[in-house]
Amino acid sequence: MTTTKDRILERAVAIASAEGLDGLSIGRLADDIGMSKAGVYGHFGSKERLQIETIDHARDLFYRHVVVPVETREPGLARLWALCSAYLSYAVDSSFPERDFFSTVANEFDTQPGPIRDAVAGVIAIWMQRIEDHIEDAVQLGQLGDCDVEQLAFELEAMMVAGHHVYHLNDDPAALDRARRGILARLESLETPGTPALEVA
Amino acid sequence: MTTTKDRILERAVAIASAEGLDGLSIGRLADDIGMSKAGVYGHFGSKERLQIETIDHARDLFYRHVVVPVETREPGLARLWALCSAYLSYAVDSSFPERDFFSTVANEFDTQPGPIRDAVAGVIAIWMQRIEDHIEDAVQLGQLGDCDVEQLAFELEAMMVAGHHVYHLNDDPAALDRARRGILARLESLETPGTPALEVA
DNA sequence: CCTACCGATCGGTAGG
DNA sequence: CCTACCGATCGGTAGG
Repeated sequence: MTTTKDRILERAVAIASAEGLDGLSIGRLADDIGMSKAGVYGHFGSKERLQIETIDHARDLFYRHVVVPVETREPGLARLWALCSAYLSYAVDSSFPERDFFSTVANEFDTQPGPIRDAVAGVIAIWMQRIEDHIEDAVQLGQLGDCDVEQLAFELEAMMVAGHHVYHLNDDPAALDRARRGILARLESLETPGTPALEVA
Repeated sequence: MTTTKDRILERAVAIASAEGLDGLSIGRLADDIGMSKAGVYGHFGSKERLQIETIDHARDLFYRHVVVPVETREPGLARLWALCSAYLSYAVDSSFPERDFFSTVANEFDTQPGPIRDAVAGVIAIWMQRIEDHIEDAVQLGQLGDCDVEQLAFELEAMMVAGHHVYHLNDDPAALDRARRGILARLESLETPGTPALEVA
């Protein structure tokens, strides 16, 4: 059952994905949904609560659309690569309303300390931890040679984020392929001989 | 001689670096400088012109503070590495008011097509071209093996941008070192045997 | 969940 | 370069 609050948060994620969490005004959100401002406001009690709950909702959608589907892949290198690749494909799939949410919001608030930045940083920290876990699995399974796990996770994330960013900035999907190639090359440089080749999906 | 307009643009760059070009309001800018709103407004004629001229001013400062000083280094690999390293050090040097400007503004407008995004994308395109030129110089000089120049430039830029971004998001300067190490490793993986080692400044 | 309102601020204009 | 203003919109509140 879809509650009114769910409907509000769905629109909130869509608006914030396009225009940022500051561009998300209560009045405009109310108009979009066909409610009064005070009606929307009452569900949250402050703009900041609306922003925090919008972040939580976007995180749930992100996990449902990107993180969870990849869990069907065998653990280790294949799953790590599938996750990176899924994240990049995600940027061009318009059926996911939150597809630009974290690219937009993480950058919007990275230089603005406060509860919003902390909430976004928390979501991304958990995402980075998952990438590190996948890397560690791959090392344990003998698919990747010994490596600095945090360093590798940083480099993979850098190419994922830059893929999305440059794709938007120049309206050029080639940026996503560059990111994919960069990630693949980096993983292959660490691959143990005999590991099955990664599929370029 | 410093004109009034220069003083306005200096403050505009500082404000936009911290809060984005949308957070840059004419009223607040006027207050900061001790002028009337209409006085500031008259220098530009529209908010959009103010934004565009602020971008141009930030670009001029960026070149003066990062790009030009590196030109004293010998061309090729050393200069390329010096440029990447200078860009990363720049993020923590508070004497440069524009140090966060392009990290902030490029991300703010990447999903918002229009003249502002185009202006920012133009500055970054020229920056990327310069990196590609340095890579080509290094190849010509026999310091780097044959490589896909655009791909390598993308990967270097990805780590530079992610270095700034993660540094801000987590208040953690280690991100800048990660970026530096990632870039250095990538360059060394392509280095021709016999090329003098790069200094980790 | 609504109407009706508050003070503050926005970009922009008139007139000097 | 100023004062004084415009209509629109902001987050938030009162009262129902």
